[in-house]
Amino acid sequence: MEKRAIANAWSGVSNCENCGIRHLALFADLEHTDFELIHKPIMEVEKKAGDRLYGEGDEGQFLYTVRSGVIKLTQYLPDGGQRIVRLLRTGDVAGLEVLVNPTYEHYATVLRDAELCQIPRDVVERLNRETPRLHNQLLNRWHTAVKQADEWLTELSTGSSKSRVARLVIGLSDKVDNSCYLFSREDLGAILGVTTETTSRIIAEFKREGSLKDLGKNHFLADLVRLQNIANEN
Amino acid sequence: MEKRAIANAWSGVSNCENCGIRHLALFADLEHTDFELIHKPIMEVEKKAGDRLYGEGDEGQFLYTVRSGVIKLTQYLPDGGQRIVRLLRTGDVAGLEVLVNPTYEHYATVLRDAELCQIPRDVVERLNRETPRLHNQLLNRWHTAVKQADEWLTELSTGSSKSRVARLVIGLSDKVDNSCYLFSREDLGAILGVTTETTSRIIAEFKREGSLKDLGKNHFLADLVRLQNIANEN
DNA sequence: CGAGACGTTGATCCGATTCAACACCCGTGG
DNA sequence: CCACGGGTGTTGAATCGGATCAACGTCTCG
Repeated sequence: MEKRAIANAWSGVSNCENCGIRHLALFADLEHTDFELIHKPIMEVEKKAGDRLYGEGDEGQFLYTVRSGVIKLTQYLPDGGQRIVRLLRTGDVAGLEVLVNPTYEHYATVLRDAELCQIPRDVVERLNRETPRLHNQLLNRWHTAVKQADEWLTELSTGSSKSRVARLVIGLSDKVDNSCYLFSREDLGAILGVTTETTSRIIAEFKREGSLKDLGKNHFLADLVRLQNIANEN
Repeated sequence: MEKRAIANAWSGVSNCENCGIRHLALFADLEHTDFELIHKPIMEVEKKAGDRLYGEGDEGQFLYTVRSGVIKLTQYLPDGGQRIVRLLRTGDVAGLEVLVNPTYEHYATVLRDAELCQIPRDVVERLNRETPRLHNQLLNRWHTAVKQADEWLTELSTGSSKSRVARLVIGLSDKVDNSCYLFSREDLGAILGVTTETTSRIIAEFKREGSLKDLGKNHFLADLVRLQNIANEN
């Protein structure tokens, strides 16, 4: 057993049953016997910021659960503009659509260095067919995706740029220590549907008026009360 | 049998197994024995434009499949503004979230006179537990919801108002006869995140330049080629 | 017929885009 | 070691598009 675990670690093959974040993961509810249905390797992969997981239209061989880091899902417009439609963080799943369709529906790009579990589609399909304990998790994942999409529409695509930036900063803030790692102005703009200049101006303004305090390298201390006021007005 | 069907028709209780739109509906894949698991009545209900199905936060007792008509799902913002986040049409399901959460997450309002099947949550939960044939349909529904949400973000919330209105009109057009029933300018605005005046101006402009031809009562003939050009620019 | 809802249009104002310039950081190579 | 160049963030000035406020036309229904 010990040997096998070590061998797996070396080869990058995961031991899902003992996964450290299993309570957050797709396989949270599986029982011992369910894991015996997995007959293809689940790989742990590490990706650097800027790496691409897959592109829109690619054949969907894998689902990815995010162990750490941040992934952005992007779609392109006829005129070439791009829009980030969702962010995935610890516990989220990228590529759920391959259980329904043969191809991916977004570009998935690493936004902050990430560790992922790469799960062959077959494995999820088989588990989904043979054990009911995966279903609820799948429904949950879809639900959170829809919920995030709806929130982005109402909170990040409605109102003035200023309040939208404020809402985004609040959403990216750690509510315990009020700190906040932002992304590049370009990515923030692609989330909000505004230009990078506008984003830059607003964040610079937040810094000047003290709503954000620079902690270095896109790391800020956020005055959530003040930001909430800005988020609500206009 | 015949008698029972008639009795059901009178009482509004549905006979799902023989439903005319079953191929589109949630129960499309169910088999004869599955239907015996249904021990609570599924009601057919008719609603008029303006009627409300449920509100955000209401306890979710029912799911609704749309047989005909159009339902809008709305969310409200802190500042009181509202945004329509999705439209449901024949075959779509309202209230899926009650399989995951106790309460509804939107206001569901009838936009065009609708016929609906009102399905008790228990029924869907039980079927979902006891027959695998409902799972795929449920995953499919979630998938279409996410897909529509993503499209709204990229197509209806990005770019100039003019191209967004054009994209919306195209999306609402019947591709067979190029005709198109629009909603009130206010609702169109709430879909696009612009004011009713802007919407009105743009549609009036489309009429003047011939991209839309009035067929009476918010019914138009759409020049899809011209509209597609407008949708792509800017 | 009159009231109210809805659509249209005009004039003005404000906010976001655009285009441009510049500051800054960091890694590379002379 | 510093000079250089590219990427990123910031800022300014001019422009444009959509919001706003207000008025009016049209339709429907009581």
